[in-house]
Amino acid sequence: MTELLKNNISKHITLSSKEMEDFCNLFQPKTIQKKHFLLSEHEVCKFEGFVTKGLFRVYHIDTNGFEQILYFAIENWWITDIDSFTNEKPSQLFIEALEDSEVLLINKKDKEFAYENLPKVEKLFRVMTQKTHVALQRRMIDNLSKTADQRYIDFIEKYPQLFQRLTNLQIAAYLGISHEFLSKIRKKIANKK
Amino acid sequence: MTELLKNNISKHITLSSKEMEDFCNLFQPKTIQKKHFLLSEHEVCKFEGFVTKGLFRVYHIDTNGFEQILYFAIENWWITDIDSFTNEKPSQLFIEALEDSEVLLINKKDKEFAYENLPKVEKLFRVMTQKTHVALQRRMIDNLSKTADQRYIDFIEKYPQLFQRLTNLQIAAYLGISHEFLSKIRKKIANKK
DNA sequence: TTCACTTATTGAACTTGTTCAATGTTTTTA
DNA sequence: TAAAAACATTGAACAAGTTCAATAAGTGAA
Repeated sequence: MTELLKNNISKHITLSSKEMEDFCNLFQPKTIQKKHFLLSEHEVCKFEGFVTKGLFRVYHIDTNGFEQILYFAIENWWITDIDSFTNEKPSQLFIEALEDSEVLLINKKDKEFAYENLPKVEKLFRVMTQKTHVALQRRMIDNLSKTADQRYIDFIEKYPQLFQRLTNLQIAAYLGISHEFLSKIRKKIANKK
Repeated sequence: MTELLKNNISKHITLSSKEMEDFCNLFQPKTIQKKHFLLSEHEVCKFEGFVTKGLFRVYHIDTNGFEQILYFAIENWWITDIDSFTNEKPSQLFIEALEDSEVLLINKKDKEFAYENLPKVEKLFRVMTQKTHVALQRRMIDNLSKTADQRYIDFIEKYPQLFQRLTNLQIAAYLGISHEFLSKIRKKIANKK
Protein backbone atom coordinates (compact mmCIF):
# COMPACT_ATOMS: atom_id res chain seq x y z
CA MET A 1 0.00 0.00 0.00
CA THR A 2 2.81 2.42 0.85
CA GLU A 3 5.01 0.90 -1.86
CA LEU A 4 4.34 3.80 -4.24
CA LEU A 5 5.20 6.29 -1.51
CA LYS A 6 8.44 4.54 -0.63
CA ASN A 7 9.50 4.45 -4.26
CA ASN A 8 8.69 8.11 -4.61
CA ILE A 9 10.72 9.10 -1.56
CA SER A 10 13.68 7.02 -2.74
CA LYS A 11 13.83 9.10 -5.89
CA HIS A 12 14.75 12.14 -3.81
CA ILE A 13 16.71 10.91 -0.79
CA THR A 14 18.20 7.72 0.66
CA LEU A 15 16.72 6.42 3.91
CA SER A 16 17.49 3.24 5.87
CA SER A 17 14.61 0.72 5.99
CA LYS A 18 13.99 1.70 9.59
CA GLU A 19 13.83 5.41 8.78
CA MET A 20 11.62 4.76 5.78
CA GLU A 21 9.28 2.62 7.86
CA ASP A 22 9.09 5.19 10.66
CA PHE A 23 8.36 8.00 8.25
CA CYS A 24 5.77 6.16 6.16
CA ASN A 25 3.94 5.04 9.30
CA LEU A 26 3.08 8.68 9.93
CA PHE A 27 0.74 8.64 6.90
CA GLN A 28 -2.94 7.73 7.15
CA PRO A 29 -4.71 6.24 4.14
CA LYS A 30 -7.93 7.85 2.99
CA THR A 31 -10.43 6.93 0.30
CA ILE A 32 -12.19 9.75 -1.46
CA GLN A 33 -15.01 9.46 -3.96
CA LYS A 34 -15.28 11.22 -7.27
CA LYS A 35 -16.66 14.77 -6.96
CA HIS A 36 -15.84 14.88 -3.25
CA PHE A 37 -13.46 17.44 -1.78
CA LEU A 38 -10.23 16.90 0.07
CA LEU A 39 -10.10 20.65 0.77
CA SER A 40 -12.52 23.55 0.33
CA GLU A 41 -11.94 27.28 0.28
CA HIS A 42 -11.77 28.99 3.70
CA GLU A 43 -10.76 25.74 5.43
CA VAL A 44 -7.29 25.38 6.89
CA CYS A 45 -5.46 22.63 5.02
CA LYS A 46 -4.64 20.01 7.65
CA PHE A 47 -2.65 17.62 5.50
CA GLU A 48 0.03 17.02 2.98
CA GLY A 49 -1.04 14.16 0.72
CA PHE A 50 0.41 11.60 -1.64
CA VAL A 51 -1.90 10.18 -4.29
CA THR A 52 -1.84 6.37 -4.58
CA LYS A 53 -4.89 6.05 -6.83
CA GLY A 54 -7.15 8.35 -8.84
CA LEU A 55 -7.00 11.94 -9.93
CA PHE A 56 -7.41 15.34 -8.30
CA ARG A 57 -7.59 18.91 -9.43
CA VAL A 58 -6.35 21.83 -7.34
CA TYR A 59 -8.11 25.02 -8.30
CA HIS A 60 -9.09 28.55 -7.40
CA ILE A 61 -12.31 30.41 -8.08
CA ASP A 62 -11.84 34.11 -8.86
CA THR A 63 -14.17 36.99 -8.04
CA ASN A 64 -16.01 36.51 -11.34
CA GLY A 65 -16.70 32.87 -10.57
CA PHE A 66 -14.19 31.48 -13.03
CA GLU A 67 -12.03 28.52 -12.14
CA GLN A 68 -8.28 28.44 -12.62
CA ILE A 69 -6.67 25.04 -12.25
CA LEU A 70 -3.31 25.30 -10.53
CA TYR A 71 -2.41 21.67 -11.13
CA PHE A 72 -3.68 18.14 -11.44
CA ALA A 73 -2.42 15.25 -9.33
CA ILE A 74 -2.52 11.57 -10.27
CA GLU A 75 -0.81 8.53 -8.78
CA ASN A 76 2.66 9.42 -7.46
CA TRP A 77 1.97 13.12 -7.10
CA TRP A 78 1.80 15.13 -3.91
CA ILE A 79 -1.09 17.45 -3.09
CA THR A 80 -1.60 20.16 -0.53
CA ASP A 81 -2.18 23.86 -0.22
CA ILE A 82 1.33 24.55 0.98
CA ASP A 83 0.50 28.11 2.09
CA SER A 84 -2.53 27.12 4.13
CA PHE A 85 -0.84 24.02 5.56
CA THR A 86 2.43 25.60 6.66
CA ASN A 87 0.98 28.89 7.89
CA GLU A 88 -2.26 27.44 9.25
CA LYS A 89 -4.34 30.01 7.45
CA PRO A 90 -7.62 29.60 5.50
CA SER A 91 -7.13 28.21 2.03
CA GLN A 92 -8.11 29.97 -1.16
CA LEU A 93 -8.10 26.68 -3.03
CA PHE A 94 -10.30 23.68 -3.64
CA ILE A 95 -8.95 20.15 -3.99
CA GLU A 96 -11.47 17.88 -5.65
CA ALA A 97 -11.30 14.21 -6.66
CA LEU A 98 -12.10 13.79 -10.36
CA GLU A 99 -12.09 10.01 -10.01
CA ASP A 100 -12.56 7.64 -7.07
CA SER A 101 -9.22 8.12 -5.38
CA GLU A 102 -6.92 7.08 -2.56
CA VAL A 103 -4.37 9.20 -0.75
CA LEU A 104 -1.88 8.88 2.09
CA LEU A 105 -2.08 11.90 4.40
CA ILE A 106 0.33 13.30 6.95
CA ASN A 107 -0.73 16.02 9.37
CA LYS A 108 1.29 18.98 10.54
CA LYS A 109 2.21 17.61 13.93
CA ASP A 110 3.53 14.37 12.48
CA LYS A 111 5.36 16.18 9.71
CA GLU A 112 7.07 18.38 12.28
CA PHE A 113 7.88 15.31 14.32
CA ALA A 114 9.56 13.90 11.22
CA TYR A 115 11.53 17.10 10.66
CA GLU A 116 12.84 16.90 14.21
CA ASN A 117 13.65 13.21 14.31
CA LEU A 118 14.56 12.41 10.73
CA PRO A 119 16.79 15.19 9.43
CA LYS A 120 16.74 13.78 5.90
CA VAL A 121 13.03 14.51 5.71
CA GLU A 122 13.81 18.20 5.83
CA LYS A 123 15.96 17.64 2.78
CA LEU A 124 13.24 15.57 1.10
CA PHE A 125 10.73 18.40 1.24
CA ARG A 126 13.30 21.03 0.33
CA VAL A 127 14.22 19.08 -2.78
CA MET A 128 10.61 18.37 -3.71
CA THR A 129 9.57 21.99 -3.28
CA GLN A 130 12.52 23.08 -5.41
CA LYS A 131 11.48 20.71 -8.17
CA THR A 132 7.86 21.83 -8.21
CA HIS A 133 9.06 25.42 -8.13
CA VAL A 134 11.26 24.91 -11.17
CA ALA A 135 8.33 23.29 -13.00
CA LEU A 136 6.08 26.22 -12.13
CA GLN A 137 8.71 28.72 -13.32
CA ARG A 138 8.81 26.84 -16.61
CA ARG A 139 5.00 26.98 -16.86
CA MET A 140 5.02 30.68 -16.02
CA ILE A 141 7.44 31.43 -18.85
CA ASP A 142 5.39 29.32 -21.26
CA ASN A 143 2.21 31.13 -20.30
CA LEU A 144 3.90 34.48 -20.84
CA SER A 145 5.34 33.58 -24.22
CA LYS A 146 3.26 30.91 -25.94
CA THR A 147 -0.06 31.06 -27.72
CA ALA A 148 -2.97 28.90 -26.50
CA ASP A 149 -2.60 26.51 -29.47
CA GLN A 150 0.98 25.81 -28.54
CA ARG A 151 0.24 25.44 -24.83
CA TYR A 152 -2.45 22.88 -25.66
CA ILE A 153 -0.10 20.90 -27.91
CA ASP A 154 2.63 21.06 -25.25
CA PHE A 155 0.20 19.86 -22.59
CA ILE A 156 -0.79 16.80 -24.59
CA GLU A 157 2.83 15.95 -25.27
CA LYS A 158 3.95 16.48 -21.71
CA TYR A 159 1.09 14.67 -19.96
CA PRO A 160 -0.30 12.15 -22.46
CA GLN A 161 -1.65 9.83 -19.78
CA LEU A 162 -3.26 12.66 -17.81
CA PHE A 163 -4.75 14.21 -20.94
CA GLN A 164 -6.89 11.16 -21.63
CA ARG A 165 -8.47 11.30 -18.18
CA LEU A 166 -9.52 14.96 -18.36
CA THR A 167 -12.42 16.77 -19.99
CA ASN A 168 -11.81 19.72 -22.27
CA LEU A 169 -13.36 21.99 -19.67
CA GLN A 170 -10.65 20.99 -17.23
CA ILE A 171 -7.84 21.35 -19.73
CA ALA A 172 -9.15 24.80 -20.71
CA ALA A 173 -9.23 25.89 -17.04
CA TYR A 174 -5.60 24.75 -16.72
CA LEU A 175 -4.48 26.52 -19.90
CA GLY A 176 -6.33 29.70 -18.92
CA ILE A 177 -8.67 29.84 -21.92
CA SER A 178 -12.42 29.37 -22.47
CA HIS A 179 -13.55 25.86 -23.34
CA GLU A 180 -15.22 27.16 -26.50
CA PHE A 181 -11.91 28.46 -27.72
CA LEU A 182 -10.23 25.17 -26.86
CA SER A 183 -12.86 23.47 -28.98
CA LYS A 184 -11.90 25.68 -31.92
CA ILE A 185 -8.21 24.95 -31.38
CA ARG A 186 -8.96 21.22 -31.43
CA LYS A 187 -10.84 21.58 -34.70
CA LYS A 188 -8.01 23.55 -36.27
CA ILE A 189 -5.46 20.92 -35.24
CA ALA A 190 -7.67 18.06 -36.48
CA ASN A 191 -8.08 19.71 -39.89
CA LYS A 192 -4.36 20.21 -40.28
CA LYS A 193 -3.53 16.50 -40.04
CA MET B 1 27.97 44.60 5.22
CA THR B 2 26.28 41.30 6.01
CA GLU B 3 23.77 43.04 8.29
CA LEU B 4 21.01 42.88 5.71
CA LEU B 5 21.68 39.19 5.17
CA LYS B 6 21.60 38.42 8.88
CA ASN B 7 18.30 40.26 9.29
CA ASN B 8 16.87 38.41 6.35
CA ILE B 9 17.87 35.00 7.71
CA SER B 10 16.46 35.86 11.13
CA LYS B 11 13.05 36.34 9.56
CA HIS B 12 12.96 32.66 8.66
CA ILE B 13 14.91 30.78 11.32
CA THR B 14 16.68 31.35 14.63
CA LEU B 15 20.45 30.84 14.71
CA SER B 16 22.96 31.39 17.52
CA SER B 17 25.46 34.21 16.87
CA LYS B 18 28.13 31.60 16.26
CA GLU B 19 26.00 29.73 13.72
CA MET B 20 25.01 32.97 12.03
CA GLU B 21 28.62 34.08 11.82
CA ASP B 22 29.78 30.75 10.44
CA PHE B 23 27.06 30.69 7.84
CA CYS B 24 27.44 34.30 6.70
CA ASN B 25 31.19 33.88 6.37
CA LEU B 26 30.54 31.45 3.54
CA PHE B 27 29.32 34.33 1.38
CA GLN B 28 31.59 36.36 -0.91
CA PRO B 29 30.72 39.96 -1.74
CA LYS B 30 30.65 40.97 -5.38
CA THR B 31 30.11 44.30 -7.10
CA ILE B 32 28.38 44.29 -10.42
CA GLN B 33 27.88 47.22 -12.74
CA LYS B 34 24.70 48.26 -14.47
CA LYS B 35 24.07 46.28 -17.69
CA HIS B 36 26.50 43.57 -16.66
CA PHE B 37 25.46 39.95 -16.22
CA LEU B 38 25.63 37.77 -13.14
CA LEU B 39 24.53 34.81 -15.27
CA SER B 40 24.09 34.20 -18.99
CA GLU B 41 22.19 31.51 -20.85
CA HIS B 42 24.04 28.19 -21.34
CA GLU B 43 26.30 28.87 -18.33
CA VAL B 44 25.98 26.70 -15.23
CA CYS B 45 24.82 28.90 -12.34
CA LYS B 46 27.59 28.65 -9.74
CA PHE B 47 26.00 30.72 -7.00
CA GLU B 48 23.05 31.52 -4.87
CA GLY B 49 23.00 35.26 -4.23
CA PHE B 50 21.57 37.79 -1.82
CA VAL B 51 21.20 41.36 -3.08
CA THR B 52 22.55 44.04 -0.72
CA LYS B 53 22.37 46.92 -3.18
CA GLY B 54 20.89 47.60 -6.59
CA LEU B 55 18.44 45.85 -8.84
CA PHE B 56 18.46 42.77 -11.07
CA ARG B 57 16.17 41.18 -13.57
CA VAL B 58 15.99 37.44 -14.14
CA TYR B 59 14.70 36.65 -17.60
CA HIS B 60 14.37 34.19 -20.41
CA ILE B 61 14.55 34.74 -24.15
CA ASP B 62 12.16 32.58 -26.18
CA THR B 63 12.66 31.16 -29.67
CA ASN B 64 11.16 34.30 -31.22
CA GLY B 65 13.63 36.52 -29.40
CA PHE B 66 11.11 37.88 -26.91
CA GLU B 67 12.06 38.36 -23.29
CA GLN B 68 9.99 37.13 -20.39
CA ILE B 69 10.97 38.45 -17.00
CA LEU B 70 10.62 35.79 -14.33
CA TYR B 71 11.27 38.18 -11.48
CA PHE B 72 13.12 41.27 -10.32
CA ALA B 73 15.38 41.34 -7.28
CA ILE B 74 16.26 44.39 -5.20
CA GLU B 75 17.90 44.74 -1.79
CA ASN B 76 16.93 41.89 0.51
CA TRP B 77 15.97 39.49 -2.26
CA TRP B 78 17.67 36.26 -3.24
CA ILE B 79 18.68 35.47 -6.81
CA THR B 80 19.75 32.31 -8.55
CA ASP B 81 18.70 29.91 -11.24
CA ILE B 82 17.70 27.23 -8.79
CA ASP B 83 17.43 24.54 -11.48
CA SER B 84 20.85 25.23 -12.96
CA PHE B 85 22.48 25.67 -9.54
CA THR B 86 21.14 22.55 -7.84
CA ASN B 87 21.39 20.24 -10.85
CA GLU B 88 24.56 21.76 -12.28
CA LYS B 89 23.08 22.06 -15.72
CA PRO B 90 23.24 24.91 -18.27
CA SER B 91 20.92 27.76 -17.46
CA GLN B 92 18.15 28.98 -19.73
CA LEU B 93 18.08 32.31 -17.92
CA PHE B 94 19.91 35.61 -17.86
CA ILE B 95 20.50 37.59 -14.67
CA GLU B 96 21.36 41.21 -15.43
CA ALA B 97 22.04 44.18 -13.17
CA LEU B 98 19.71 47.08 -14.00
CA GLU B 99 21.59 49.37 -11.59
CA ASP B 100 25.09 49.32 -10.12
CA SER B 101 24.65 46.51 -7.62
CA GLU B 102 26.20 44.47 -4.84
CA VAL B 103 25.52 40.88 -3.94
CA LEU B 104 26.69 38.27 -1.46
CA LEU B 105 27.29 34.94 -3.16
CA ILE B 106 27.57 31.41 -1.83
CA ASN B 107 28.79 28.58 -4.02
CA LYS B 108 27.50 25.02 -4.16
CA LYS B 109 30.29 23.44 -2.15
CA ASP B 110 29.92 25.91 0.71
CA LYS B 111 26.15 25.64 0.64
CA GLU B 112 26.41 21.88 0.94
CA PHE B 113 28.92 22.30 3.73
CA ALA B 114 26.32 24.43 5.51
CA TYR B 115 23.59 21.82 4.96
CA GLU B 116 25.84 19.21 6.57
CA ASN B 117 27.08 21.24 9.49
CA LEU B 118 24.21 23.59 10.23
CA PRO B 119 20.97 21.59 10.06
CA LYS B 120 18.86 24.72 10.43
CA VAL B 121 20.16 25.94 7.07
CA GLU B 122 18.33 23.09 5.42
CA LYS B 123 15.19 24.44 7.04
CA LEU B 124 16.03 28.00 5.98
CA PHE B 125 16.12 27.11 2.31
CA ARG B 126 13.10 24.83 2.54
CA VAL B 127 11.07 27.66 4.06
CA MET B 128 12.36 30.25 1.60
CA THR B 129 11.65 28.03 -1.40
CA GLN B 130 8.15 27.38 -0.06
CA LYS B 131 7.48 31.09 0.23
CA THR B 132 8.68 31.92 -3.26
CA HIS B 133 6.67 28.97 -4.54
CA VAL B 134 3.48 30.26 -2.90
CA ALA B 135 4.11 33.71 -4.42
CA LEU B 136 4.61 32.19 -7.86
CA GLN B 137 1.39 30.15 -7.52
CA ARG B 138 -0.42 33.38 -6.71
CA ARG B 139 1.11 35.06 -9.76
CA MET B 140 0.19 32.09 -11.94
CA ILE B 141 -3.46 32.31 -10.87
CA ASP B 142 -3.47 36.06 -11.46
CA ASN B 143 -2.02 35.63 -14.93
CA LEU B 144 -4.64 33.04 -15.78
CA SER B 145 -7.56 35.08 -14.52
CA LYS B 146 -6.79 38.78 -14.69
CA THR B 147 -6.68 41.21 -17.56
CA ALA B 148 -3.46 43.11 -18.33
CA ASP B 149 -4.94 46.37 -16.94
CA GLN B 150 -5.60 44.74 -13.61
CA ARG B 151 -2.21 43.01 -13.48
CA TYR B 152 -0.51 46.35 -14.07
CA ILE B 153 -2.52 48.05 -11.32
CA ASP B 154 -1.80 45.13 -8.97
CA PHE B 155 1.91 45.32 -9.77
CA ILE B 156 2.11 49.02 -8.89
CA GLU B 157 0.26 48.43 -5.63
CA LYS B 158 2.29 45.40 -4.66
CA TYR B 159 5.74 46.76 -5.53
CA PRO B 160 5.51 50.57 -5.37
CA GLN B 161 9.23 51.04 -4.66
CA LEU B 162 10.28 48.63 -7.39
CA PHE B 163 7.89 50.16 -9.90
CA GLN B 164 9.65 53.51 -9.76
CA ARG B 165 12.99 51.99 -10.63
CA LEU B 166 11.80 50.13 -13.73
CA THR B 167 11.12 51.20 -17.29
CA ASN B 168 7.81 50.38 -18.94
CA LEU B 169 9.59 47.94 -21.22
CA GLN B 170 10.67 45.93 -18.21
CA ILE B 171 7.26 46.02 -16.58
CA ALA B 172 5.64 44.92 -19.85
CA ALA B 173 8.05 41.97 -20.11
CA TYR B 174 7.12 40.98 -16.57
CA LEU B 175 3.38 41.27 -17.19
CA GLY B 176 3.66 39.37 -20.47
CA ILE B 177 2.34 42.13 -22.75
CA SER B 178 3.84 44.36 -25.44
CA HIS B 179 5.17 47.70 -24.25
CA GLU B 180 2.94 49.50 -26.75
CA PHE B 181 -0.10 47.97 -25.13
CA LEU B 182 1.18 48.91 -21.70
CA SER B 183 1.46 52.47 -22.94
CA LYS B 184 -2.22 52.39 -23.93
CA ILE B 185 -3.19 50.96 -20.57
CA ARG B 186 -1.30 53.78 -18.86
CA LYS B 187 -3.13 56.34 -20.95
CA LYS B 188 -6.51 54.81 -20.16
CA ILE B 189 -5.76 54.83 -16.42
CA ALA B 190 -4.49 58.43 -16.55
CA ASN B 191 -7.67 59.59 -18.32
CA LYS B 192 -9.89 57.92 -15.77
CA LYS B 193 -8.50 59.85 -12.86
C1' DT C 1 26.57 70.25 -26.26
C1' DT C 2 25.75 67.17 -29.63
C1' DC C 3 24.96 62.68 -31.42
C1' DA C 4 23.50 58.20 -30.74
C1' DC C 5 20.68 55.28 -28.33
C1' DT C 6 17.09 53.76 -25.63
C1' DT C 7 12.48 54.62 -24.05
C1' DA C 8 7.60 56.15 -24.56
C1' DT C 9 3.40 57.35 -27.18
C1' DT C 10 0.01 56.97 -30.76
C1' DG C 11 -2.89 55.16 -34.64
C1' DA C 12 -4.35 51.73 -37.91
C1' DA C 13 -4.81 47.12 -39.28
C1' DC C 14 -4.63 42.72 -37.65
C1' DT C 15 -4.75 38.31 -34.65
C1' DT C 16 -6.04 36.02 -30.64
C1' DG C 17 -9.28 34.90 -27.51
C1' DT C 18 -14.18 35.80 -25.18
C1' DT C 19 -19.07 35.82 -24.79
C1' DC C 20 -23.47 34.35 -25.73
C1' DA C 21 -26.75 31.49 -27.62
C1' DA C 22 -28.13 27.48 -30.06
C1' DT C 23 -27.51 22.59 -30.94
C1' DG C 24 -25.77 18.03 -30.56
C1' DT C 25 -23.45 14.39 -27.88
C1' DT C 26 -22.15 11.71 -23.91
C1' DT C 27 -22.52 10.37 -19.18
C1' DT C 28 -25.04 9.85 -14.92
C1' DT C 29 -28.51 8.76 -12.29
C1' DA C 30 -33.12 7.56 -10.89
C1' DT D 1 -33.94 2.77 -20.04
C1' DA D 2 -35.60 7.37 -19.90
C1' DA D 3 -34.72 11.79 -18.23
C1' DA D 4 -31.53 14.93 -16.51
C1' DA D 5 -27.18 16.76 -16.33
C1' DA D 6 -22.75 17.56 -17.90
C1' DC D 7 -19.79 18.07 -21.84
C1' DA D 8 -18.57 19.50 -26.64
C1' DT D 9 -19.14 22.07 -30.97
C1' DT D 10 -20.23 25.95 -33.83
C1' DG D 11 -21.11 30.75 -35.46
C1' DA D 12 -21.49 35.60 -34.93
C1' DA D 13 -20.40 39.75 -32.57
C1' DC D 14 -17.24 41.61 -29.61
C1' DA D 15 -13.04 42.69 -26.58
C1' DA D 16 -8.23 42.20 -25.58
C1' DG D 17 -3.84 42.37 -27.10
C1' DT D 18 -0.13 42.52 -31.13
C1' DT D 19 2.38 44.39 -34.87
C1' DC D 20 4.24 47.84 -37.54
C1' DA D 21 5.48 52.32 -38.50
C1' DA D 22 5.93 57.03 -37.36
C1' DT D 23 7.18 60.43 -34.02
C1' DA D 24 8.55 62.45 -29.67
C1' DA D 25 11.08 62.57 -25.56
C1' DG D 26 14.69 61.33 -22.33
C1' DT D 27 19.55 59.65 -21.25
C1' DG D 28 23.98 58.89 -21.61
C1' DA D 29 28.81 59.30 -23.40
C1' DA D 30 32.41 61.73 -25.83
